[in-house]
Amino acid sequence: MVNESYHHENLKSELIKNGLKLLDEEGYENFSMRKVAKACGVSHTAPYRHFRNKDDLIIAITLKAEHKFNSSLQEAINRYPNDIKSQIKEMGYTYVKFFVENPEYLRLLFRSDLKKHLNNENCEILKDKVQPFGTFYNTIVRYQSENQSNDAGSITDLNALVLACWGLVHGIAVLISTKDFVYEGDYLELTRKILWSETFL
Amino acid sequence: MVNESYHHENLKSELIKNGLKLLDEEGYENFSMRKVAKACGVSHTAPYRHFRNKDDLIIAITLKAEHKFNSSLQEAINRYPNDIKSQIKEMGYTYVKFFVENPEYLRLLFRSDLKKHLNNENCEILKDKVQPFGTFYNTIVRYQSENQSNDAGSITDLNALVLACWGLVHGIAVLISTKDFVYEGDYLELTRKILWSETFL
DNA sequence: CAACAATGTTTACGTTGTCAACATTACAAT
DNA sequence: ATTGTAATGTTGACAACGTAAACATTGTTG
Repeated sequence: MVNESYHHENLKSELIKNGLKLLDEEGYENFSMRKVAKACGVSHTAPYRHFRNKDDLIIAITLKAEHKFNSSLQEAINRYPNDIKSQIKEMGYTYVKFFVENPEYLRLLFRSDLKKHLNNENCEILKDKVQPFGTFYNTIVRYQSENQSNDAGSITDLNALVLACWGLVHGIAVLISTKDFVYEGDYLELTRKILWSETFL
Repeated sequence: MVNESYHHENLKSELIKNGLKLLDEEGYENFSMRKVAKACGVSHTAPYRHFRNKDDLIIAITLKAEHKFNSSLQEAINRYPNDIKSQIKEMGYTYVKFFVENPEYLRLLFRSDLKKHLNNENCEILKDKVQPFGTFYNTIVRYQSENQSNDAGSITDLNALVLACWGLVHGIAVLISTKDFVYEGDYLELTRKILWSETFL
C-alpha cells in the first residue's frame, strides 16, 4: 500500500530547522533527539538516518547558526568599504547586537565542549568558527599598516590587539546576554559609547 | 545490628566536593547525580536527602566555585592597597588567569541558564554572582573620582567604563579558555600586554 | 522487472532524574 | 532508660532519553 508520507523528503534540513527552533525556545539542556523527531512528525530514530548521533545534529545546527552570524559581520564590514576604523567599530557593534538578540546562539557557538564533539566529517565547522577571528585579524592588520601608531602607550603587538578587540566585544555580549551586567538603560547604546570612544582604537 | 557506615555524616559537603571534581574531570554534560552518589559511596538517591534535585546540587557547587573566584579577585586588590590603577589591572589579570587555569569554572559560573534554576532557597547565589561586578564598579568609581579625565575622547559614562573593563577581561578569558583564539605563544603574557598598555585606562 | 540503496518504523537496552515506600540511626521529651 | 519522631540512608519503580538492531517501504538504476 502506498503511504505518501512515508518518505518525508528533505527531513535532514527540517531537522536542522526545527532543532534550531527547539534550542531557541527550550534551551540547550532541554534539547532532545526525540523532541526534534516529534517536531518533524517522524519516529524517534529517523534522525539517525541523517545524523550519526545527537552531537552530529547539534554540530549541523551550530554550523547554520554560524553562517548567519558570519553573514551579519560581513554585512557590517561591507557598509564601510573605505573606512577601516569604522569597519572595526561597526563589526564590534554588530557582534554584540547579534548575540544580545539571539542569546541561544551564543551558547551554541561558544560552548567549550564543542571541540570534543568533532570528528573527521564534521570538522568543517572549525573553518567557519575561526572566521570572525580571521576577519578581526585581517581588518586589524590593515588598520595597523595604515595607522602607524606613534602613540607610545598603545598596543603594538598584533596578536594582543586582536585579542583585545575580539575579547572586548565578546565579553560585552556575554555579560549582557547572561544578564550578569545589570543596567536599567539601553545596553546597545552603552556598547556604542564604548566602541565609538577614542579610547577604543 | 549496628552498621557504622550507614550514616555517612556530612555527606552534603562531600557531594559538593566530589561534584566539583566530577565537573572538572568529565565536564558539565557528563555530570550525573548517580555518578556523584557513587563517588561518595552511597546509594543513587541519597543525594536527594540534601538537595531537592540536580539543579540544586549544581547551584551549591557553583556557589563554592564562586567563593574561590571572588577570593582570588579580592587578593589581587589587596596586593595594591594604595594604587587604584594597579588594582584594576591586577584584578583583570587575575580574572583571566583564574579561568584559564580552571576552564570548567567559567562554564559553571556563566552558563546562561543559571537563573532558570534558581528558587527562593538558593537565590543567595545571585549576591555572590554580582560581587565581581560590585568590585569592578566600586574600584572604577574611585578611579574616576581620583582621575578626572580631561582626555576628551575617553569613556566618561561610569556604566560604560565598567562594562568595558569587565567585558574586556571576561571576553579574553572566554576566547582563551574555549581555544577560539588561536595563538602559539603565552596567552597570559598577551593578556598582560593588553592590560598594562596605556590604551587600557 | 529485479536488485539495491536510501529512508523510515518498531523493538529493545542501558543510563539518567526522580518519586514512593521502607530501614536505620540520632536525639529530644518523658 | 524508653519511646516517639526527625534525619538520613536504601530499594525498587517509572518515564524520558540516546542509540543499536532488525525490519518495512520507497526510489532508483541496471
